[in-house]
Order: sequence, then structure tokens, then C-alpha cells
Amino acid sequence: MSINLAQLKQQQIEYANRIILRDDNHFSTPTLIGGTDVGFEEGGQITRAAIVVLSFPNLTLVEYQIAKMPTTLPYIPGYLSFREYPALLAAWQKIEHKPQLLLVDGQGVAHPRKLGIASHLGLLLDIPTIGVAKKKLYGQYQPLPDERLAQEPLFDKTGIEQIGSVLRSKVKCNPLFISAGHRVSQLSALNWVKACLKGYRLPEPTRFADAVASNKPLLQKLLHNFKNNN
DNA sequence: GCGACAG
DNA sequence: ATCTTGTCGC
Repeated sequence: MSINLAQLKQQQIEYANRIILRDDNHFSTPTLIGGTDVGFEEGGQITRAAIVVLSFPNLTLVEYQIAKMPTTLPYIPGYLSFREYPALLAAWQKIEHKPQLLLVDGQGVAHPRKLGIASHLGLLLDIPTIGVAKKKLYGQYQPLPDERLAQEPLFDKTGIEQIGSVLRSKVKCNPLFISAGHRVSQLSALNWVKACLKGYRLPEPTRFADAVASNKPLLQKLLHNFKNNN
């Protein structure tokens, strides 16, 4: 069986037209903010999606859910969302306290066809989303000084349109690539991420989602404390 | 043809 | 992403 990339590409173009890059009217400040991350088991055969919900602005863990599904697609740059969104939707259904804003691991509109996983998921769930990626997929930017909160706009290939921001969330760490996903402006996307930083490279929602999705004993232990405190 | 390339 | 120990630097 071959993968019909041309069809997926067409779908991305159609979906991208529906993305809204303005701040949502439904909230001024979120009460709950979510984070997502995806991991794999059995050599990639199983996709494990994690969604965490934190209170805002306290940033304490309120809930987390995990969903596992058989992996259907390999990783193809530019088509990540098709590989990961089914498991993420399953995890979302299990979430009891639905957040008003979701930080998604990966790009938002900083994508060749302006439909990274954050945008794709935001559209499917019809909620505001922000893309928080650890690496660049698309775009160009100027070098950043090694200072906390140093930032540079991420531009389209034309160099005219800003498609996201590059943010040094922590000194001596590689920068984060922040881009609006859906129903949020580029400026707000950057500000919400900054509001979720707590001294680590990754914003808290993403950091917690990472811990849940990647079964690391150290951080998994932090989540065990959460169970006891509830 | 060559380089780039989320997770 | 995942497989993995020690190691360098603040």
C-alpha cells in the first residue's frame, strides 16, 4: 500500500484556508490550558498520545489522559499531523476538563502549506491552539543572542510574511519555534507560551505532556505525586 | 541536482 | 520519535 501524499497535500491546502489567525472572542484569559505530546511503543507500531490540562496562571496539573492506537503512517516531514491526530483526538475525548487553549507539540502555521499539526488539530477540535516546536520545519530567521527571552520573527520564504516566532526560552538552550495554530494571533501565541514558562526550556503544558507521553521514570514520578494530592 | 526536513 | 552511559559545564 502506498501513501497518497497528493491527496493529503490537497486536504492541507483546503484546511489551511479555514485557519483563523485572530484572537478568540470566547476568552480573554484561559482558566485551563492544555498541552499535547505523542510517543511511540513497540518500535513505532503503537502511537501513544498524551494530553495534559493545567490551571492558569498557576500552571498546576489538573488532569491528564493517554490514548493508544495502532500507527497508520510513517513520519513524513510536512505530514506529521496525519500520523498523530487520530490518537490525539482519542485522548481529547477522554479529557473531562476541556481547556480553552491547547499548546501542541509541533508547528502551527509555520509550515509549507500553513497547516502544521497545531493548526490541523485546532481546526478538528475547533479550539484555539498554538504550535510549540523544538525544531524548525519551515521559514527563515535571524540568529538569536544567548539571552533568556531573546526572540526573532520567523518569516515565510518570501521574507515578508511572519509565520511565527523563534524564542530562546532558556539560556544556553536551543530556541523554541512558536507559531499560531488556530483562533489565535501570532503575538498572542508567543505571549501565552511566555506566560507558561517556569524556568525550563519547555512551557509547563508541553513539559508535562512530554513527561506523560514518554514514560520517563523521573518525570513520571512527578505525576505520581499528582495522584496522591488528589 | 542539492540541501532541508515538526515528530 | 526511539535506542542508551557517561560526561562536560554551569
